[in-house]
Amino acid sequence: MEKSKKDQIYEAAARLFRDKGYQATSMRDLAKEVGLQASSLYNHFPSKADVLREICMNNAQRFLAGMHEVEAHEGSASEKISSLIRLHVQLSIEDVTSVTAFNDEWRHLEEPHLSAFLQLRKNYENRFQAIIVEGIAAGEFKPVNPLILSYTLFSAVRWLYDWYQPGKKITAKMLEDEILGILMEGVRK
Amino acid sequence: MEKSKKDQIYEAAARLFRDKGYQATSMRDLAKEVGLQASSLYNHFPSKADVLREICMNNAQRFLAGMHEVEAHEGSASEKISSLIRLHVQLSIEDVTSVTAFNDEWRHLEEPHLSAFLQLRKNYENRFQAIIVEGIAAGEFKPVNPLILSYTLFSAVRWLYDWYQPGKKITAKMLEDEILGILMEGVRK
DNA sequence: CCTACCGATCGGTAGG
DNA sequence: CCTACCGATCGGTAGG
Repeated sequence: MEKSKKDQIYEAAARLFRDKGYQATSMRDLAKEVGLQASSLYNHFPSKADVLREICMNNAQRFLAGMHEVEAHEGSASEKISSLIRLHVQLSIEDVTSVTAFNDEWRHLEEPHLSAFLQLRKNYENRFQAIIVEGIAAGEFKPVNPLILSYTLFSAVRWLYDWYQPGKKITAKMLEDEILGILMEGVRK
Repeated sequence: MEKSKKDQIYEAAARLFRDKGYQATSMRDLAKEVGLQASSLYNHFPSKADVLREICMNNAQRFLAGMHEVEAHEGSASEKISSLIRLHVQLSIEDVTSVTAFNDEWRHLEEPHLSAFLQLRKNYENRFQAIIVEGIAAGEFKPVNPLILSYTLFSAVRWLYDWYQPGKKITAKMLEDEILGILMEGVRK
């Protein structure tokens, strides 16, 4: 099954947005990447803003789907948080679109899409923080500030997207385990 | 002592670059911010690229100066790493230019300045990682991968710049202590 | 420091 | 899906 031209554009856009940023990526850059003229892109997407919007909204849904799955499983709060950190690591190194959406380029969304995106994101954060609160109440976690902890965990994996080289010596599994160890157990011996 | 017009431009640029990104900030935006015409900016900076370059280079030097101070003090590796994490937190919440430089906008530097910046950054990272190696050898830290740990620590504070509201209930000191606790001792009770 | 203006490039459209 | 083209905006310059 071939990838549709629309999918090719979508993926090339995510790559360019990650590497150069949304504003620095022109429709002519994007067209060249997929072997079209700039004007032909408009047969697949109504506007440049729409390409970004699709990437951001799809990925907000992906994170929320991951959250839904974690919530559905029985497990302690620390098992749930561990699964979510693994989710963030995996998406960061496997899927370039997730990074575009979650990190920086969502800033360039226009209203009303910006508000819609932020609402999905807020929902994800709230559910993440609820698990932290649950873990503290159960005596699994130290009594940290749930807001600070959640943002620290989200950011802690933000360097992966421009550092991790797939197929290198470090496997995704090793990376997940190492990062999980640092965040859950700390650095001090 | 008044701030010079050049300093005003420099600071307004850092704020705009952080909020909208380098590419999305026009010289006309920047001019309006400081009450000038766009063409008048060129009496203070030779180009838009030069404004970014000054911000990035100054801040690379600031991080290296912080590193130098930490290295000069006697202390265990974990004291040094703690001081450096505090440095990152402080710069993130106190100085908008540091964020522009360290996080994302340095990507828009042009050669040969991009290479020069990356070299300073690499030097900082190497010295940071050397302290981690020293801490592991001394039995202070768990035997983690120094590269992974260093990047995890750098990123862990990257959310602060668009979240922290000075004068809010949470003081800078509380924030530093909380983040240090999470990273050094871990979350699990 | 301003007015006036430049060539280049942008996102996007018309028409086929 | 292409050619041809649009108005707007960009970084930057000339001249005073």
